[in-house]
Formats: sequence, C-alpha cells, structure tokens
Amino acid sequence: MARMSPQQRREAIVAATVAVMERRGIAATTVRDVAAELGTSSGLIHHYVDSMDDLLAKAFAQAAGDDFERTRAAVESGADPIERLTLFFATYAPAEDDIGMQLWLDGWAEAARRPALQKTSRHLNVQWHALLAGIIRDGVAMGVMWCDDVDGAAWRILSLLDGLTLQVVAHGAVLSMAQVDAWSRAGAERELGLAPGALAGDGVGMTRDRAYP
Amino acid sequence: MARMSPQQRREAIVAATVAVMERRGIAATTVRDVAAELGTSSGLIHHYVDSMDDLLAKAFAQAAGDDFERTRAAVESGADPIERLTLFFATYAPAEDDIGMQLWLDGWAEAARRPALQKTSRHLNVQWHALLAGIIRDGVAMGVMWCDDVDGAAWRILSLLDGLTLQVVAHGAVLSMAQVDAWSRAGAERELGLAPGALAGDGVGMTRDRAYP
DNA sequence: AACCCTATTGCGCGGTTGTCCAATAGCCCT
DNA sequence: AGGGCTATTGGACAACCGCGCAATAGGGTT
Repeated sequence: MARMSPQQRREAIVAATVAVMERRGIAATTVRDVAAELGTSSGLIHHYVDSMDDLLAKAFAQAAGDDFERTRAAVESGADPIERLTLFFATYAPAEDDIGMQLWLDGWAEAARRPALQKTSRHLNVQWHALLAGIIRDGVAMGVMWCDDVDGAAWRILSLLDGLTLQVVAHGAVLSMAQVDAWSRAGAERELGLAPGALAGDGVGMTRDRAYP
Repeated sequence: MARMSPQQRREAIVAATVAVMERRGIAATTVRDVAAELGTSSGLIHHYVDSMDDLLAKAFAQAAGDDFERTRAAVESGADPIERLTLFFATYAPAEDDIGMQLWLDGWAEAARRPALQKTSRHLNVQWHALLAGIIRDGVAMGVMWCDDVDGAAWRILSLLDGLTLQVVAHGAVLSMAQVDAWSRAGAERELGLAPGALAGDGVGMTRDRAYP
C-alpha cells in the first residue's frame, strides 16, 4: 500500500473502523476486518493504535461526534427557538437512517462493559441534552414556550426520540420513520405547551409569523 | 453430573444461559460459560441445542418473556385503568434494576444481526404495546383518561420509558432511577390528560376516591 | 546517488471460540 | 441380574482472535 503520513494514516484507520463498525457491529469488529477495509496488513493497525479497545472507542467518538456536530450546526442556523427546535428534529431523524442509529444502540449496549466507550457515550449524551435544554430555556425566556422543568423536559424529549428510533432500528417494520418523526414532535409540542403542528416542517426559511398556504 | 430427564435438562440449560447472559452480556456468552454455570461438560449443551445462536435466542425469549408476564399479572390485578397504569409503572421500573434492562439493551443491539432474536424481541415489544394500549383504551372509554390517538400514545409512553431507562443503564450517574420513574409517570399523565401525581405510588390498595393523608 | 528513517509487510504466537465425536456411565425394562 | 437405550463426558479440531516482531520497501534529506 502507498506510504502515507502518520496523520493521514491515523484518520484513514479511524474512518475504516467506523465503516466496519456500522456494517458488523462494534463487538464484532476485528483488526483484520479494518485492515481489509483499507487494503493494508493487520500489523499496520497496531503500529498506530495501542489496543483494539482504544480503536473502537476512538472510532465511536468520531462517528457519534460527527452526528452531534451536524445537528448542532443546523440548530445554530435557526433564527428563533421554535425554528431551532424544528431544525433539531429535522436533522436528527433523517441522519439516523438505519445505520447511524444502530451504532448508537451498539454503543449503549457496549458502554456497560467498555469504560472508555462509556465515557464518550455519556459525554456526547450530556451535550445532546445541553443543546436541547438551551433551546427550551431560550424559548421559555422569550415567552414562546412554556415549561416548569427545563432539564426534565429536555431529557424526556430526547429519551422519547431515542426510544422511538430504537423501535425502528431494532424491530424494523413495527414503526415507520415517519411515525417516529411525527410522534416525537407531537410529544415535544405537548411538553412545551405548543399548538399541534407548531414544530412541523424542515425548519428551512421558517418564520414565526409565516402564513400557512 | 446427575442424569436428568431431557425436559429438566433443557430447562436447566436455558436457565443457566440466562444467568450467564445477565452477567457477561449476550454477545460474550460462550458454551463453556454455560456448561460451567451448571457444572457439566460443554459437549452436553450441543446434545440438546442445535447451535449457540438458537440457545441465545431461547434464553433471551425466556428472560424477556418472564419480565413481561410479571408486569402483565400485576396489571391485571388492578381494579380500574388508573390503578392498572400505576401498577404498570410500579412493576416495570424496579425490575429493570440494572441487570434486567442491560439484557434488553443487548437484545435490541443484537436484534439487527440475529434474525431469531429479532423475531422474539419484536413480538415481545408488540405485546408490551398491546398491554399498555388496552389500559388506555379502557380509561378513555370509562372517561377517566383523554386521548385522541391511543396507539400513538402507548408507543410514546413506552418509548419514553425505554429511552429514559436506557440513560440509566448505559450511562450510570447521569440520571437516577427515581427521576426516570417520576418523569415517565409525568409524561404519561400529560399524554393522557391526567392531573400531576395521578399515577404516583405503587398502586397497591389504591382507589380512585381515596383521600390523600 | 547514497543514506537513513520509518511506514508497511507477512507471519507466528498463545489463547479462545463453536462444533463434533468416540467412549463412558447411569437408569429403566424385562 | 442383566442388557439396551441414552444422558454425559472430555478432548480433538479448525477457525478465529489480539498482539508482537523481524524483514522489507518507500521517500525525503544530504
């Protein structure tokens, strides 16, 4: 294989590990699989990585962190809390097509047995909660949302979304992605005292006083 | 080891597999672990079981089915829908101490890659939904609950419970079990138009017109 | 062009896995 | 009491795992 700079090779290894993890699952990902994914020898992996556990933790942090950053960037582009919350749902749902959420599910299950992985998983989840709680706090302060317990509401909305998505990923045809999307938005509307449909749409070009056609 | 009847031995093997699965996780459970658990040789396992996948699927079905039956029995002892729903929360939460819910988490993650396991997981989950939806339907018919979309509400309440419990199992100290219990009941109260605190308590000896001390 | 540093290779090691099988031993029936 | 059915044993087998190491090869520097 072509000789790469250590920095490039490191990134390539992590990227290949993510790809294999998404296909085979975290626990079933092996050094030889990763090596085959990027067409090199297995020995090369250990030249850059201390242990397999480290590699799996790094790869999970990379994939999960990317998911979060994408949603965070989208949310920050929203003009007001309602639009930001709508963007939150719009970017969360479609990304977790099938494969992305499966990785989260694996991560949660493995977290109890791999300390390094649990640490990143917990940290990411707290960030998701903080992002959502920030939107709600702004909305309450601006008088467009109503909620006694912001932190609790954020955890409930997030957990509802996770729980519903879990059904789709783990059980396939029982629930559809469209239902998950609609029901999680409906749950948030109820939680925050919003009118039904207040969080509908993709959030793009949305304004609070826009007339519905 | 003492010679057993095939029926007894089969049950002993499944029970031992459940015990090992709860301790080590589904994916990490080996034939030798199960054999050691019940003090026999590893060869004996394959005399009763076609493959390891089959055994894991059977054991998961047993453990998960027991969980469901326990809650179902408790719910059926309730006098009215409010009491039955309270019993639902009371028996769901404490059972999933740590170890029981970890098994569900493992099962969900493995479901995507083990067809036999996915089938039982999906079937069980539909039963959980049906149990909850039945309670809500009765409550709406009797005029003690208010809900437009019974099936959707049942999925939301169930998924909220799963999602919150997941946080505790996977991430430890981020959320407490008491918060999960309180928040999931609060979510259900909001979802069904009940007064805050309407679903509090353990449901034992509860009556609708009981005066609070 | 010669050289040195290091990215990369290919294989071997010890250990663990699921699966299988001949040999053994315990229980029931006659 | 003896014989047959089968539950049970314990190890062999091939495949796979993470990991380490001597040998090789490629590219920037002098």
